[in-house]
Amino acid sequence: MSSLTILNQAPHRSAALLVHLARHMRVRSEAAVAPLGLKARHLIALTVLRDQRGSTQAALATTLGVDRTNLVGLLNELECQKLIERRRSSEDRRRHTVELTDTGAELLAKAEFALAAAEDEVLAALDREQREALYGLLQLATAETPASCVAAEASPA
Amino acid sequence: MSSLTILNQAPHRSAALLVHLARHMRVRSEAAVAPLGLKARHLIALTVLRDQRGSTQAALATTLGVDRTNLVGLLNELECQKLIERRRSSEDRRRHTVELTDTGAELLAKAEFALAAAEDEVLAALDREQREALYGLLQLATAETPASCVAAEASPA
DNA sequence: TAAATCGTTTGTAGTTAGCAAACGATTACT
DNA sequence: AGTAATCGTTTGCTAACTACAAACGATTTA
Repeated sequence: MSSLTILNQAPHRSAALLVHLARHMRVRSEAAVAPLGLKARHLIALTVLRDQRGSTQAALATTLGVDRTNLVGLLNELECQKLIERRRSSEDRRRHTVELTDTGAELLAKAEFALAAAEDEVLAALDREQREALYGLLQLATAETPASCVAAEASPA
Repeated sequence: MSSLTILNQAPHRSAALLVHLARHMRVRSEAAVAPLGLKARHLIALTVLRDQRGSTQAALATTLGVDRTNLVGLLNELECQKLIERRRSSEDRRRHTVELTDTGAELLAKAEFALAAAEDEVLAALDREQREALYGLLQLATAETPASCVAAEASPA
């Protein structure tokens, strides 16, 4: 255990690289999906909703990391385009359950096809295998809070 | 080759996940490095500069994806803290060559240690190997434009 | 009945970033 | 030589995003 010398070596930290790369990706992505009437946050919300169907708005807010008051507007925009549906929860009628509609799923698929150019540009240095590996890691990392956990958080025993 | 059916399957697109994860990372990171007087953009700039020593400001601007007029203020803030140095290029005295100072390198190292908590939180679902793999992929992807290329872009033959 | 929760509305404030125009210094073109 | 272009810089404007707080009706819980 080199308890002292290890302090002189900088660890491998992904934070800056991740944010840096994501910035480029966000710019390119927004240009790619703009014709579909979507911005990055819509894309993220739809993507999260595809994995976490039936989340409550409070749960969605914590997952997305946005204020619940700001989430309202975001969901309104998506609901106007029939991409999502709000239903009252049968268990607790105060809550809204958010569901991805078929149109929403279709548009999300379209959007993902449209992202090809953006990803080719930003991930140019990665080959197909590496991109798949990156996708897997991202999928894993972002799935750290599955729907059940978030729902459990929102409604603690 | 299922040329038709493939159109019905959404490809694996990392864009949304990447931006989503980076959003969380940015929030946690800023909280972590705030005591050092740094924000995410400073962190990114310093990180890029560590790899691309001696870039001109124009090259840095394109690498960072920010306007050159806005880069001036960012570099001013870093220079005030003696983290970087601007020198006139000997080849073209219009240009400023940006260098990471020793203090800058030290502070960057400190900052990266401070990011431990942030990464532990955001990348909780990844083990050590996976985090290292992610770091490698990010390093590879962000290095798509090495200093020479950027410099070449800035001063085409 | 009283208190707490969920989604919602409204308003405020701060940060961020892009963009355009102009300038001095310097270099490149012809 | 003279003209045009480039680099960094300053200034000012603008739009977008987000956090945050306060309050409300509907509903659930104590």
